[in-house]
Amino acid sequence: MKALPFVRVLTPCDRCAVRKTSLCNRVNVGLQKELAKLSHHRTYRNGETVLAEMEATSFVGIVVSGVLRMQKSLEDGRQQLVGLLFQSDFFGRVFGGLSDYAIEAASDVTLCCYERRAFERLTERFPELEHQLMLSTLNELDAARNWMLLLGCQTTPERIASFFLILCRRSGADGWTPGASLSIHVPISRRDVASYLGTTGETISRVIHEMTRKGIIKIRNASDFDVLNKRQLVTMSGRDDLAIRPPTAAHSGSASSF
Amino acid sequence: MKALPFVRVLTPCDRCAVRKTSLCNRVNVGLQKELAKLSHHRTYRNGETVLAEMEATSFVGIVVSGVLRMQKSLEDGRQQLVGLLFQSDFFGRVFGGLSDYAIEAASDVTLCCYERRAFERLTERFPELEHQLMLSTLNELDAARNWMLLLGCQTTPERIASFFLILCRRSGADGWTPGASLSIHVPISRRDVASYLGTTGETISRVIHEMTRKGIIKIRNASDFDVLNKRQLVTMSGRDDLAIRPPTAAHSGSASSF
DNA sequence: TGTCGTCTTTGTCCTGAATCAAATTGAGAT
DNA sequence: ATCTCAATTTGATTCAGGACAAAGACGACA
Repeated sequence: MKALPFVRVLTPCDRCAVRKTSLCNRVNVGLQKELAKLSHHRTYRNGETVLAEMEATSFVGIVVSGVLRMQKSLEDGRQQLVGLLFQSDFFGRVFGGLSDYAIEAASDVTLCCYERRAFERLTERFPELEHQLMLSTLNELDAARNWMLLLGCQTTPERIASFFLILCRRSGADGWTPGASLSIHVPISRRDVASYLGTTGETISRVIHEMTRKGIIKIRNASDFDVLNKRQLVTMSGRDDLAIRPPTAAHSGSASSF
Repeated sequence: MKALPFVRVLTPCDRCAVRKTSLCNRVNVGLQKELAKLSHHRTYRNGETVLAEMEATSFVGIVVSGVLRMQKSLEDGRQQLVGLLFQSDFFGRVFGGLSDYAIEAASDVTLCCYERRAFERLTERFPELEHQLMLSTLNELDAARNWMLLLGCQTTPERIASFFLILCRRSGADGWTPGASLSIHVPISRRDVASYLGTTGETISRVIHEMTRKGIIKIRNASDFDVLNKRQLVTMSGRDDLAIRPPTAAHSGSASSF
């Protein structure tokens, strides 16, 4: 990896909204250009399916704007949301054909896509690319196991409090400010939250109003809240680990704490 | 990657019980020798901790014999088993210091270990090694999400039936033999099964005996069963996807369907 | 500004599965 | 063989939270 002469490479990517934070900014310039050549944008409306469950993955990519949900379903229609993908997160199942879950637009979205096979060939030429993928996959795995803990042994109020804490963290509420109030936005529907937390919309509604009664939060509208008392929220969640920032920013991967 | 002259490289690894099926057999001979130089064995007794939750990962490796459990816990002591590792499975968190979960011996185990940093340096020199890791990490991620579905929206009897089906699959019960009976062995304690399935020992006991009453299984002893009626077991699990072998063996990675 | 359709909230009921407690079985040690 | 301790089973009770139903709020669109 020798030093490159200073030349400004102007591709559409330079104007990309997620350039700064996404995978493609963490690799060398040569690879960036290759990626740029391969990329194309796609847009989906809220609710549309990007890749169906058990469908062969024809492309992978990065979320430019909006939110994607990954979800699995049972024959009888029950559904579980197994992950959310935000701006600059990588999506799609590389190396191995069919994705185990559906990817759907949880809002209107714009995606920066790469044809899957071409992308995989690129990882062969550039181990660096595979390494970045590896890092974010490991983070996703940690997140998934964290969610198993939540689904497997927390009560519904605890799950909801945990979810709110994660939202706080995402809102860039750095540090620990016990007294301060913080407004957070829930970027997905009540139904999706319910499916994510393994509960029902009705129960969420009840718990949220109970939290209001206790002065932990204030409801602005169906998807915006003020957190009035973080300490209580942490107590309610039963999880000290969610009170603080991710251990070290050492995991240089993507967000995926979700 | 040029052809190598035919020389028989005899290292201790050649006698290794898991040689045929583990990661180290899926890489080229040069790398195999490097790995062999780095490896050392460790043994743990049932119940001992291999790596504690939030402890810096000093080594990674492969399970030679026995079963490891990965588990997370809440401050108040509740625990969730987030994965099991069997013979020839890779364990340990590479790239990023602390592991999010504890790794404990669920039986007496023998592990083939590599000092973590040295192993990571090897992945830099041999992208092939990182690729193999990537494949098994992706499989683990799929498995984790599959488990989220189980924990998030299946009933307890469904979970137990699903668990039994997975055990059937592991027992090498290939193909779909509706009538045949198959004996399976549960390699972990009732308590671990309960923690894995997000339920309690008592409930498991009740459900298992109910299954016996219905003629779905026969209890040999606390950890051995005969499956008498797979079709009913599948019906009970509510999951057709567990009835068949993993989609294609295309995921050339490790088992990890667990 | 009114109407429609969807999303959310509230009320009531009821069941699945956790909890607590006691009896039983089993495996290892002496 | 028998004792001991732990693991499992069985029983009784309780309640968290799911299901169903109906009312209310909100946003889209004309």
